[in-house]
Amino acid sequence: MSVSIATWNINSVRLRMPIVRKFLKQHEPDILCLQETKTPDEFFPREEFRKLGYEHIALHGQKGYHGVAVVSRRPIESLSKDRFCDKDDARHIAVNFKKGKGLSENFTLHNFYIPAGGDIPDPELNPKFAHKLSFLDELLQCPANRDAASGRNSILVGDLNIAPLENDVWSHKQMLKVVSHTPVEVEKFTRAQESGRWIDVMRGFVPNEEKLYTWWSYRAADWLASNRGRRLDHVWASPSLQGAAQEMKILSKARGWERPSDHVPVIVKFDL
DNA sequence: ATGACCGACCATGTCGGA
Repeated sequence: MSVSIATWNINSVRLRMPIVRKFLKQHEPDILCLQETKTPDEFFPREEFRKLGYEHIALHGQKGYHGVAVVSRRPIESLSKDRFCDKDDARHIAVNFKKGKGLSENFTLHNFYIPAGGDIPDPELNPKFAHKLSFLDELLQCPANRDAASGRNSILVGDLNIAPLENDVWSHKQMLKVVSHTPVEVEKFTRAQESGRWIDVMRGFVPNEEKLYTWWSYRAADWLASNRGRRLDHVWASPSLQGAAQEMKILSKARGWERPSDHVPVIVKFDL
C-alpha cells in the first residue's frame, strides 16, 4: 500500500490557507508536514483541514515564529515533541502511524524546522549561527537518529535549512560563505545524516550532478528567470525503508502561485 | 550576497527569515 507524504515550509499557515487548499485538492497527499506555521495551536485552522479530509492533526506551534504541524488523512497513533538546545521554540514534532487498513508497516514521521542561522557564518560573532551548529550537534545524538539507525521505520522531513551538495545551490563557489552552504554546517549535517544511516530520498530520484532546489528567495526580481535556488527542504528515510520510495515530486510551480511561500512542497510516495 | 522581499507583532519600526 502506498502513502504519500508532503513537506512544505508554509511561512504562516493562516495567511497561506488559499494555496494550501489548492495544493491539497490538486495533489491529495495522505500526510502534509508544515513548517513555519507561525501560530499558537489554538489559532491553527483545524476546521479547514478537517473539511479537506485531513482529520488527524498534530501541532507544535507558538506565537509568531517557527512552529511545525502534521495533518493527515490516516489516523495518528501517538505524537511527541522534542526540545533542542534547551529552548521551547517549536522546531520538531514526531507522529507514529500504526499498521493496518492498508498500511503494512508501523512507522514514525519526524517533522523538523532547523534554525536558519542568521547572516554571518561565524558562531563567535553570530549567536544564531552558533544555535544552528548546536542544533545539528544535538540532531546527531537525538533519539530519532538512534531509532532510525537501529532499524525502526522512520521518515524525517522538513526545512533543514542546509543545502549540502554542490548542486543543491545555484553556485557552489559563490555560496561557500553564505549560511546554508558553509562547510562547517554541511559537515555537521552530513555527520548527523550518516549517524542515523538516513537515505537522502530526493537524491535517490535526481542524480547529484543535477541541480535541485526547493526554495527561491523573495528578493529576486524574477525567481524563475534568475533561478538561484537552494535545496533546503529534505526527505530522509531510515535504512529499514530502503527501496520504499516510489515517486518524488518537487512542486516548483507553487513558487509562482498567488502570495506564495518562498519554499515549495516536496511530495514522496512510499510503499509501506 | 542575486536580493529592487516577506510575515508577525502590545507595529508605524523591529525582528526573524536564508
